[in-house]
Amino acid sequence: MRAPKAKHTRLKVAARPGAAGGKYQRILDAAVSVFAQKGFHAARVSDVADRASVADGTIYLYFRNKEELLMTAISSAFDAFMIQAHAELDAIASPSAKLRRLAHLHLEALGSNRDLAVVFQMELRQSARFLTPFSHQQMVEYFNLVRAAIREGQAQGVFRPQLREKITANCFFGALDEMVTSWVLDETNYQLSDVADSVADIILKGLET
Amino acid sequence: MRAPKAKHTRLKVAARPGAAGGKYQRILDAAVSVFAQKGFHAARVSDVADRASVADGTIYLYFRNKEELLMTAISSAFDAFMIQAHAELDAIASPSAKLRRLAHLHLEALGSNRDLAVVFQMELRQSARFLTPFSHQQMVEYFNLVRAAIREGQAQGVFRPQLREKITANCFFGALDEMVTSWVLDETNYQLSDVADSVADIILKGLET
Amino acid sequence: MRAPKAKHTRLKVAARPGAAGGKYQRILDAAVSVFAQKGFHAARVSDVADRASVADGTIYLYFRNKEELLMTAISSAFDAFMIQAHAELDAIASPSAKLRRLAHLHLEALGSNRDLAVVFQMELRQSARFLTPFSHQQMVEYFNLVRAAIREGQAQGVFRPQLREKITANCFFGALDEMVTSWVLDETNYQLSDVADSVADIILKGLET
Amino acid sequence: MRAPKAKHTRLKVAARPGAAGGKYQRILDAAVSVFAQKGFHAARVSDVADRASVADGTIYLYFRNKEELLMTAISSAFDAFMIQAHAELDAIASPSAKLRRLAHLHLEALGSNRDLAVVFQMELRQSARFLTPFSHQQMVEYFNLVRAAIREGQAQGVFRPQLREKITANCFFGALDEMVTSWVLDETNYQLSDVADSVADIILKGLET
DNA sequence: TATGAATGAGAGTTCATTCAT
DNA sequence: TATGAATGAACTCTCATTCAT
Repeated sequence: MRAPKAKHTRLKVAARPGAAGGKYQRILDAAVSVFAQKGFHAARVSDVADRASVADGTIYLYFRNKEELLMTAISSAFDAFMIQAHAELDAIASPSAKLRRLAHLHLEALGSNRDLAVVFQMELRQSARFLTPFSHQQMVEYFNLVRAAIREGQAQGVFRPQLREKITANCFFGALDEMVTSWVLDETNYQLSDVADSVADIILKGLET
Repeated sequence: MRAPKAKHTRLKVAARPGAAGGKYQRILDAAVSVFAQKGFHAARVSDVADRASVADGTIYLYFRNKEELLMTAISSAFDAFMIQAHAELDAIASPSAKLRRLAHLHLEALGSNRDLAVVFQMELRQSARFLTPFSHQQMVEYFNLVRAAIREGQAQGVFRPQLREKITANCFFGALDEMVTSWVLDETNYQLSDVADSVADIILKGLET
Repeated sequence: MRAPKAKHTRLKVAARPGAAGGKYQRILDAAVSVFAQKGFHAARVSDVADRASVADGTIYLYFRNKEELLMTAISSAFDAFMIQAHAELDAIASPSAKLRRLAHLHLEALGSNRDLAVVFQMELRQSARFLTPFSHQQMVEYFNLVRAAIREGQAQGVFRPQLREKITANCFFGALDEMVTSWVLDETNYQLSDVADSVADIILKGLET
Repeated sequence: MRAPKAKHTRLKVAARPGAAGGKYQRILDAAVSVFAQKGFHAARVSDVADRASVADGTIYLYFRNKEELLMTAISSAFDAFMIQAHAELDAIASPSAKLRRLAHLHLEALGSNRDLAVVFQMELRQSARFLTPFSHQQMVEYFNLVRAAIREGQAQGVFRPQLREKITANCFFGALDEMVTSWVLDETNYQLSDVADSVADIILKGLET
């Protein structure tokens, strides 16, 4: 969760997302929904405003510009996910179990909010390269979680020692990411998290000694 | 390579890419280069025209609009890749060897043309959803190659029978795709194809009985 | 000093500038300062509010709109000047001495408040034409002072009889006005009133018989 | 006269004002007329486009932005004036006669084009301070003409030696400038240049030994 | 075939002003 | 009196696309 930032140009509004009659959150939700439907570029700020039932100008009390709206939507969802992921994984000892759990969390998080998933899968990469350096840090944090589990597994002798950490993490993430993309583009609305174990089975077996 | 197709409006130019002093190909190359650098949306048609040393209007003799320029650039590269992939894989008997070879081809193709890789990784997903239905068929063709190999492997008893074809293919593709994305975003310009075996090792081991 | 006038809408605030914790005057001072720095059009009402340490809305308790803020700032300074000018000139008998004294007053008034001078020189003309008919009356009053002195001088035979009153007054005012403009645009912060005698020397000699 | 500048963003159009079916000049004339009527800030670019009978976008082929439109309009008129002024004054020997002629030229130039005069009198000062540093050089050039004449006059002993050049030039310019402002704000459309001699009489007498 | 000047729809953003508290 | 969050009209500028040459 990110609060609206202090005035740079002139963000006048109280710093707490919860304040202001929930307008902040309403705008964020509307943004995800509209961006998912039309894509970031095709979406107009006034579309978001309409969906959030606020005036166009109100959006600029909370967000510096259209891009920040996107980045904040992505970031806050990511933050929430990372908090949960950290908490859950900390409670798990086995590296394999950790990765399997992460697969579930990943697919549950996006599988439970299709709009958000669409925005993540469709807009995140562009952001990474062309928009304000998206808190790339958050992506790194996710990967660090994976890499730590891989290292642990190798240290415990359950994962093959010759695995290269970064490549391995990419395989893990890439496989899950593609499951989400595939789901997002699919007409049939199957339960995304149902495939978590299948993916985990393949990847984890690929890592084992 | 795809020649510009005559659709509703009937393009005024001969459909021979080779003709016209190579303008068609020059425009396509310029498009990839410019789209890679600035992103599809930020790139202006006139940027492409400048890079290709043609007039703005000339682009519209060969392409219906900016979007078709992107789609054609992607498609023609994809076609070239698929022709090579089909040819090479047909000559390989072992399903494992086929997938390993495909991994190499995939990473070699994109690793040898960074601009193209950037466009693929950054713009393809958007296209899939928001632009003129990108020849999704091509993607399906790629996946069919993978799925056929998986089926063969299962038939031969070298891949586990309980693997679900689509999920497995997603893991394979997703892992490679993420390697490319990772490489594209990375500053250091390492040899992308060097990681093909590492990825193949993980995924193939994950599939084996 | 002018209190905010009750016009159509009836301003809700007591018309006593001195009341309200000096907010009225603080806003006026802030306005001059902000308008001088950024120009009337580029200045935002909220800039003035910030500088005056009041809320944006508070300004509208005292002034009908942004324009009235400008006009009032100019008018009240003008009024103060005219009161002083009338008082001082009344005590002077010689037409020449009157004009010389007026030159001093003019340059002292603006030379002692650079922000005010900037606003006068930069915004007054626009106001005259495009904004709510600026109390053009005040300008006329100034000119009347000059024209009266000219007439007296002619009556007394010290100024040439063929001088046309309006043209002559324009020369007098224009010369002084240009001195101020020149000073305002000048980097070096010389004492504006120091040039009063030089200007008076030239113009008065130009008028003498 | 200034030709449209080479592309910075993307000024595509031929560099000669005369080219392009006179669009360049038409836009410039329209700008002067519209700015005079509504003032620079209140005027919309589309007003200018309408008056010039071109599309909004066409204006941006010739001018970087609205401000450059104003500056170019002012500059090109100024340039034309300065060329004439230089030529005429060079042919005059007497310093007094030079200044008198300059007064005529000044008032004739603006008196013959009311719209231009309005723009000069109402917008030039603002430009000087708040807009892209208006070729202040041009103003300096005008003043240099005046100052040179003053120096000559002093050297020849016809102007008082103790006159300070800059102040004197300000008086001369200020007097004329105020005549123009007065004329611009006046309802009656008298012949502006008719007052040139009256002004010259006053100022020149003020300078004489 | 090729050009590039011209078009004009379109959208992000600002900010004067209001009004519920 | 005072506040400042909210409003929404307004406007500049961009750029894909066209078409006369």
